[in-house]
Amino acid sequence: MKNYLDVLKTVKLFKGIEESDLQPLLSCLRAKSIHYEKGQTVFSSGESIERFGIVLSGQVQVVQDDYYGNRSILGKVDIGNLFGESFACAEIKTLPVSVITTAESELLFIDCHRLAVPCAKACGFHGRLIQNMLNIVSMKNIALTQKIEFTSKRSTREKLLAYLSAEATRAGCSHFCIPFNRQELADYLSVERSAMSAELSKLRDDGVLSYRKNQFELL
Amino acid sequence: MKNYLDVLKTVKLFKGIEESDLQPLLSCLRAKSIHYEKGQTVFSSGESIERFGIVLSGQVQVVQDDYYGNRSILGKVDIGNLFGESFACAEIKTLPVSVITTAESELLFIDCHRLAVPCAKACGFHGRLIQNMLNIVSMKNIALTQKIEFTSKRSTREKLLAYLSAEATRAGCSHFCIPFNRQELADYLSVERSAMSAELSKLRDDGVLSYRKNQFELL
DNA sequence: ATTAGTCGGTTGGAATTCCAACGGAGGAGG
DNA sequence: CCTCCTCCGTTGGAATTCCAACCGACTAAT
Repeated sequence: MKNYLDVLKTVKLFKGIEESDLQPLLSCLRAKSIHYEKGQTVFSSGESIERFGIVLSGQVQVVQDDYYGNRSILGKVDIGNLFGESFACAEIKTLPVSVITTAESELLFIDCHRLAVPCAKACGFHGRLIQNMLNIVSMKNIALTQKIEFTSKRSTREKLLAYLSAEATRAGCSHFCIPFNRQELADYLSVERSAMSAELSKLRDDGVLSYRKNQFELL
Repeated sequence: MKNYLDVLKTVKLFKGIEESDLQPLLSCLRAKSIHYEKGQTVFSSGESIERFGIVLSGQVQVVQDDYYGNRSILGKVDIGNLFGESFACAEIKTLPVSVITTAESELLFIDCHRLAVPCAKACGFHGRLIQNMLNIVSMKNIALTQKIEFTSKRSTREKLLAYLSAEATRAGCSHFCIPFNRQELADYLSVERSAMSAELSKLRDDGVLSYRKNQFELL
């Protein structure tokens, strides 16, 4: 079996941990790697999970089935990324989503309690690990909150202005680039691409901003 | 100075910790309580924070000023609740929001690093504390994700169905109560109250659901 | 140079949502 | 019983958004 060291090095959860400490750490956590074929179910909605996963190879999808059985894809998780960590850490009794593999995959599972509770040997990396985990979940939290602030505005115009002014504030400058193309931005703000384009034009005509491609400037 | 034991008992961060252990725990964390008058600034946007707060008395508001200086209220934090924990745990360099008191308040501050890193004495509560914190942030995460799923639907009808079917799934029953009145539900889903009422009527006429007050049933 | 593909802006009519206003049901208090 | 008040459903016209389609600019490949 490959040990996937090259992948593990890029996992944010292990940031700041020496490469040589990774293997001892994983055994301290009793991490288990499991191989899946394409299309297998990793977590089933309804069950209770105590572990979260890390994608070492392949890809998984987080999906949700509504009351009528319609399945929608909530997100894809690529190599090096975590899945299920919120549900495991929140100690949810019934998982509201399922996780399935979209390709042959190698997945690493870690028990949340074992991560949160410092081990008896008080190994040095543990503190770092906890901090990393808090970091990851908190940053996701902030990103989600911000997205809600934008999308909860009434009109396309307001959504755009809320988003763009946040980007300007973050850049600390009235001139900045955004990490989306038009379609992606429209999806992110939950609006129509064409309507958004039209509104951008109007904002330009109104002298509120100027832009070219994904470079923007608030005036 | 009051010790606010009655408040501390209700704080989710301290869930599962014996009342008698609270004082030692707080000193282990080097928690500091500070008194504020009404209208004072607790955290200023732009600064970097390493501590989060707990409201022991009074109330604080989380506010955000956009690029043009318009201030909007993101939320109120009442007695027993945390504020700033996501920003502190995420080690954000520049705080995107400000926190101000809306009343004379007593606030307890805890250093995030001191919480995340097990103390040398390896005090027993520390593991519990970390788990509680992960729990709080993760649950917030799940709630935010779910809200986004609902509000990102195109139409009022779809938003309602997404929300209601999630509630039905959670209740494990087609018959359930919701924790909102109409105005609150409309705000939560980012739609117009009247338009939502109309859509509810239409859904009833279409035989999709039935309801009375905040009791619903999916058919 | 030609072709195909992607991306972004524009447009016009259909569909939806917003908004303000009204009215009825039900509860609280006198 | 009456009044006041809140909550919720309804309605109609104004405003906005959606949708499909089209066009031009640019890029990459042949």
